[in-house]
Amino acid sequence: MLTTRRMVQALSQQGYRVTGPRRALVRLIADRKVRFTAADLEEDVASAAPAVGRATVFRTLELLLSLGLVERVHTEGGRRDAYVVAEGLHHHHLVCSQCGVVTEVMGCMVDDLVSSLAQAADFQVEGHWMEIVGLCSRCREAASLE
Amino acid sequence: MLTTRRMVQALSQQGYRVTGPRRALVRLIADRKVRFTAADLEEDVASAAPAVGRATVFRTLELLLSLGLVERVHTEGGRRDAYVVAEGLHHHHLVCSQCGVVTEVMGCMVDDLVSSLAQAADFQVEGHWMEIVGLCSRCREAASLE
DNA sequence: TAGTAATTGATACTAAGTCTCATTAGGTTA
DNA sequence: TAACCTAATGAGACTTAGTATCAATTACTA
Repeated sequence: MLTTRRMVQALSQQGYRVTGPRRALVRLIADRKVRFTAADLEEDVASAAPAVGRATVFRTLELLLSLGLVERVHTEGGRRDAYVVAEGLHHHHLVCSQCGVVTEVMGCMVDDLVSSLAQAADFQVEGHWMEIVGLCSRCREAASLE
Repeated sequence: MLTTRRMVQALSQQGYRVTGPRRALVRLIADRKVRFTAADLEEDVASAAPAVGRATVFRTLELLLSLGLVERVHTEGGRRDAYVVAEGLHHHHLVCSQCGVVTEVMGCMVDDLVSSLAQAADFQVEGHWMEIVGLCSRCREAASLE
């Protein structure tokens, strides 16, 4: 549970209290390799830590987001918000439309592109979003066997 | 109103009826240079075409989205719940965080990058989007004068 | 170990969007 | 041009996702 520890440490280092509910939530979130929604998390909480209230689920998600420990992704037409555990600093995602698995992409090339596009349009970049949706190799194989 | 006509034509060519409410909505949407939310549109409808129901606003937005006549973009909070009129085929956006103005970027370089990233991860691309958020030159100037 | 301020759960509430269904009206055909 | 058929509509109930409030609790500090 490397990620759990990392997240708990980050909380404490930033001056946030490491409480029971936060521990429970971090444990449920950490090491997810697949995108998850707030609703997914609520469901897990209901069985694994039923004493934790709904509001706390949202509050904690918001907190982890603000600390950069999780990131939002947008899939399936953009309707629903999902989250993924953020591994490194800034990065981009390949999200499988079938199984939801998230693959990280190192940002360097993307960042270069972003700054050159912005420069051309005389734009001062504050941030950028990029997401690629498709089929991962496993789902592709599985589909071809049917 | 070039855009209005283009949108109405697209509806009709795809076999959708060109109704009063759809005309009214297209008129309110077309030629917006700034991103808008469903709520913005609802507000405009309330004053410009009060007979048009709320459900129709959402239905029409969904339809235009599916025809590729509008596209989703992000708002500040990180939710992807705003829209812009789609000018060309596929493209990417620079969105000003201050005034909401949207600048289009031709896709070629982005597309190349996407396919090379996907290839590296053995991913079969179904779609992608990219969005850059920042300050446009006008807002930057305005800010520096304060 | 006590003090205190952050955090919490419960719950009421709001915002955003969807669903249902009886009615209306666009486009087509005669 | 009228009549027909079915897509599209408005009203409003409903669902879902997230927020606000507030008294009670609890993690950290000294």
